[in-house]
Amino acid sequence: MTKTKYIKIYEDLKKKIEQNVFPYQELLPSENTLLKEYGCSRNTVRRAIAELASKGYVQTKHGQGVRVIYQELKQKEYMFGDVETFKEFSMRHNNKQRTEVFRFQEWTVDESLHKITSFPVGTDIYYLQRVRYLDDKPLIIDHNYFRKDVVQDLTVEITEDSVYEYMEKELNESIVTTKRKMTVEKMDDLDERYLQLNGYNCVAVVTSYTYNADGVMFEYTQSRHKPDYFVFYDQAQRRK
Amino acid sequence: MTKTKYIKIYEDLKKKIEQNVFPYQELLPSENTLLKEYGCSRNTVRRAIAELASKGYVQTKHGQGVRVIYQELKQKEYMFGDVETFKEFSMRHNNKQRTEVFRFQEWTVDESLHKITSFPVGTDIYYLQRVRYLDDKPLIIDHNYFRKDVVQDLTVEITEDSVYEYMEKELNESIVTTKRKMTVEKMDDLDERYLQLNGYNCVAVVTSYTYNADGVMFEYTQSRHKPDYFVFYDQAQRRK
DNA sequence: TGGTATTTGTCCGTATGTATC
DNA sequence: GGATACATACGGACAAATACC
Repeated sequence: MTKTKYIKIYEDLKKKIEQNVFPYQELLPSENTLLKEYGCSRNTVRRAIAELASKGYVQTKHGQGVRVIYQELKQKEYMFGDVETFKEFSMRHNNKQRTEVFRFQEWTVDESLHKITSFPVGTDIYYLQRVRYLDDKPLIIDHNYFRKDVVQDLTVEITEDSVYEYMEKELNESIVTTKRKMTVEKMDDLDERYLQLNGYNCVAVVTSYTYNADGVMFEYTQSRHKPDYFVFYDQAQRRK
Repeated sequence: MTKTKYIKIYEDLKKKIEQNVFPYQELLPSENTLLKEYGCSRNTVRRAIAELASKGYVQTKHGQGVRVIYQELKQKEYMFGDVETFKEFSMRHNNKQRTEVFRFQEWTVDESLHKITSFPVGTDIYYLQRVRYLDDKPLIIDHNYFRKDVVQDLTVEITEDSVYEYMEKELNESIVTTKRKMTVEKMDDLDERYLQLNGYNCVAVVTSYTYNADGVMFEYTQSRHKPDYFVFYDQAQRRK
């Protein structure tokens, strides 16, 4: 479990940017300087820098240098950006977290369910409805659909804790890629009953399709967020 | 303006995946096979594959291969993912597009405006309010703040067309990085008046901070979207 | 079960091109 | 024009995970 060189360099540079060793809008030391400092090849430095750029920390300019564009955010709380479990998220922020499972069923995918989840017709699945509380506030209603052949022997106890943790630690399954879609929908009865919507008549909906290491889509989930606590961050480069 | 080798390979593989030459859940030919086919080095093939992976087309697995996880989406319309102008977006989808500018002002940033935009106090800016129509439906209300020293000599005519096009073609300025934040907010008077909200009492809000090639943040924008037409796509890898 | 081949991951060094200063 | 800096591309070496026999 030793970290790779370019990840260590990436993390070191990231830390120095966050600590203002390399201030906002200044240039980083040149690649040639850095490779001497870190005692590595040019490629390795460049990989670290590419990682920083993809996360919105720096911006490179041909012939000029690498400019820091990181600015401290005022509001880092409730940031759902990475592929991260609800449990990991709440622990990272020292929040108290609780999950209430109020539906746990086993289904077989039919034509209409196939249209929604894109699981093949005939697939055996678990269907869950869960409410996620952060510091005793109900924030999210999850509608989870898991393939039974991948996420085996699920129990209510597991789903009250963390399904991903169970998959990774017990089943030795790995979660790799998630494709997400964000939309806004009118609230339904469940949203109204469980989330405290304070006057909002809609919710933020994150629909996700998740793949394991074998390329099997094992999860379809619709997460319905309390709108006044939902934030999603993103960072993009303009293609030329 | 010749394309680089790895981009050409990326686009070729992408096309073949979309056309089912390499079907869903199958493995791509190995890197060694591909580098012979394309007559290039291993690094170049790997860069193309990394590009595909970052866009959610494939997923690599150590020792096994590169698996296709691309699936045709049902609904590609109204997909706001890349850094793209409203004009580019509508042209790419053959939609009729129109922008109505109903406020055009020149301001100097004070303390309270600094808190919102994070422009330095004293910066001279343009402030615009615009409604964006797609096929005669009002979809978005934009509140744009542009630095006057970067986006020079803005006119109403330009803002009715495309500010980015003006910057790139006339000012020879380049747009590079955008940091975005998505939230849901209660509608305000403008939203209610201009967007047809059909019963929704809130809008999807995209707040963006945009940088030019010199690393100067020249734009702060709040785009307030009609909720039933708003979709945002995203793709993420779980970090180990 | 075990050994070998295959495949991807990391890292290095070098050469050349191109944009900026 | 020359120096500096990033961008692309090549080729090679070794490690690690997987597949196969």
